[in-house]
Amino acid sequence: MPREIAERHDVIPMLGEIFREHGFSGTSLSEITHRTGLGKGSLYHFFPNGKKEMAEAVLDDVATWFETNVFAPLRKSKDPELGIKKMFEAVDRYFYSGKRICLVGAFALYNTRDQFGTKVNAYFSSWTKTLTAALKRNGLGTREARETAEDIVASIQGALVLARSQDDPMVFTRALKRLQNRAVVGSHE
Amino acid sequence: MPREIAERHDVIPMLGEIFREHGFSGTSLSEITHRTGLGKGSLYHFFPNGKKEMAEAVLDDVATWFETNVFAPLRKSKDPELGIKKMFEAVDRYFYSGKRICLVGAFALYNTRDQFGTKVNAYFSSWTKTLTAALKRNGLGTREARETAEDIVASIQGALVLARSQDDPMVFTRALKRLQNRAVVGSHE
DNA sequence: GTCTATAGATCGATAGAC
DNA sequence: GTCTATCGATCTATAGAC
Repeated sequence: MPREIAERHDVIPMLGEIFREHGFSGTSLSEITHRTGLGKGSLYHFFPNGKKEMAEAVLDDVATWFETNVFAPLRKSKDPELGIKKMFEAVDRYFYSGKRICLVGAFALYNTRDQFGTKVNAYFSSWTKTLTAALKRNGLGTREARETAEDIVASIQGALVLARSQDDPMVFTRALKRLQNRAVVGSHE
Repeated sequence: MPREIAERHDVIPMLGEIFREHGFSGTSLSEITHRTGLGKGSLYHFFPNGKKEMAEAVLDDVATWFETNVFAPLRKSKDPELGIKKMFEAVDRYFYSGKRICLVGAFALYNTRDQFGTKVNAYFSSWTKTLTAALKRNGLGTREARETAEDIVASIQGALVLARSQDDPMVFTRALKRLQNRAVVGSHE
């Protein structure tokens, strides 16, 4: 039966939000202890390698979420168009309709790309590859499917940046709608 | 006549590269002293408010570059299509064909958005507004011009993220070419 | 203007009691 | 498992000689 006290697993989402706010090097252990309510002793008990291991746990958690809610529907939906629709719905949900940034995308910039290179690379290559396959099953040619997938994944990232720069989540919502139209219309050419 | 010793103005580009590598909070003064060869005394002489003033100087420098090399051609070219072409050339040059990140975009994420909010917002709103105007002069309707401009600016940011996540600058180059085609083709509809 | 020396705070991480 | 106390390193910023 689940215990009341926090387990390692329960802390990870909160760690994710903290890293999203301050970045990796901008996040201090004191901030983490304050926000989680856990002392350093507990934190180092859960994550013996400290801050780096906490960030890796968050990235793994993100990867699992996308595998379940984004990649699996793209792969398993019999109608590829339905899979793509589910992808856009999951993306909109995950990024709180533009109010939440993509931690993996943010980690791709700066130094953090090198510190977490494998996980950062895997996240984006899984996404583009899975989406490419879905677009091909929906009738697009190899090259067009690959290009469209790259466009969509990149545009989602860029829309998050732009929305946050303007402090206007609607920028993201609008972009997502246009991308979805393009993905579906493109498949009917 | 120009002096041999570094002036404030000469340090700024190097500061920009350091911030691009480590981010704002990840950049330490000791890294700056090593890379610039200047002691803390000199640095605080040029930038009395320390690291924050250095970052602001870099953002102002970026704004000036884009005003001259991106926004002015978009505004002043008699043929709007030529202005757009010049924009894409300048963007490709500025981001070293995908090997350099956008510091303003990176600052839009995390906390730094709030610390440098005005400059971050101004950079992107200038860009989208100027590009929107050029697209309208090229025959697009108000709404379509605005949406296309937003798409292009966001996609450039996203392509930089994606390219870096894959450690493959060609992702950026390909995206830029597709965007340019879209911008020009779109104007002939 | 440029340097060294150093203040004072905070960093990540560890030790050890309970 | 969770806490407090604390280590040594590093941080930003300042002071003051030259």
